[in-house]
Amino acid sequence: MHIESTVCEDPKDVYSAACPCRNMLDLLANKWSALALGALEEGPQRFGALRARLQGVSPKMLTQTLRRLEDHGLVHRDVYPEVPLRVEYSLTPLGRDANVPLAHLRTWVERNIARFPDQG
Amino acid sequence: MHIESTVCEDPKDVYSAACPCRNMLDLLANKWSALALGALEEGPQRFGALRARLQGVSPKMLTQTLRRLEDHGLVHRDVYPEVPLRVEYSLTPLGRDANVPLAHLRTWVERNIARFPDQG
DNA sequence: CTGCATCCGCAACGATACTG
DNA sequence: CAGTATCGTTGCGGATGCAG
Repeated sequence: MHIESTVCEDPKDVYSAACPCRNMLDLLANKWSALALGALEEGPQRFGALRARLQGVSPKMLTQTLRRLEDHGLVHRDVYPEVPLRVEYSLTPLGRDANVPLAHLRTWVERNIARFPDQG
Repeated sequence: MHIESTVCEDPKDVYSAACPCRNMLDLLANKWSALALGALEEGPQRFGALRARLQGVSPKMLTQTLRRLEDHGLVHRDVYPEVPLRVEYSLTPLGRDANVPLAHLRTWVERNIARFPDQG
């Protein structure tokens, strides 16, 4: 159900389907975005480095994720027309800020993994 | 790529494809899970109430999300064999804890929505 | 009436091969 | 090296139907 056209009454309620917040939550609250932003927290990285860090990601999904983050102002993309070609991704100030709650989530998972019934 | 069979070397690295943490991150870091857990933070809720709160969710996705959360010990499901039937969902202690970082994420989005280039 | 299982069309995902 | 093209598969999302 896409109600993008409808205007959001309260622009600060993620539970509203029409609220822009919903799109932003969707952007941040997914596996590859959360991991990509986390990886970039350690400094600017090249495409290949990110691909190695986010084990199991396909080039297509990585490109798609990075482009989406770039379009929304969370990630900056620098192209160096060298040989071989070099492309570096880095966090924008907004991306750095968004990383704070995401880092909480990542570390919470790592620290509480043992509490889940289907994991030792 | 499903490398579930492979054993995870470091059981605390979300960046490892084979790490259980990856599955947990995937479970929590998605739109409907984040919203459902947030809604349940306000107290036990019935299926219909949750459906009304998570605007735009289909009954199927809501069921699927709640079941998945229940299977992983984040949500508790109580069935009252009344007429009409009543089913109440509530958070487990683990679910309440998981909600902390998710709440950070939700509130961060609501508070920083104006900073995104494609939103006011 | 509430909750949920089934079926199906379609979009998103994922792996591989290939191009600038 | 950094992606794009292509294709098979998976999963979402809506409609329908059924049980309690």
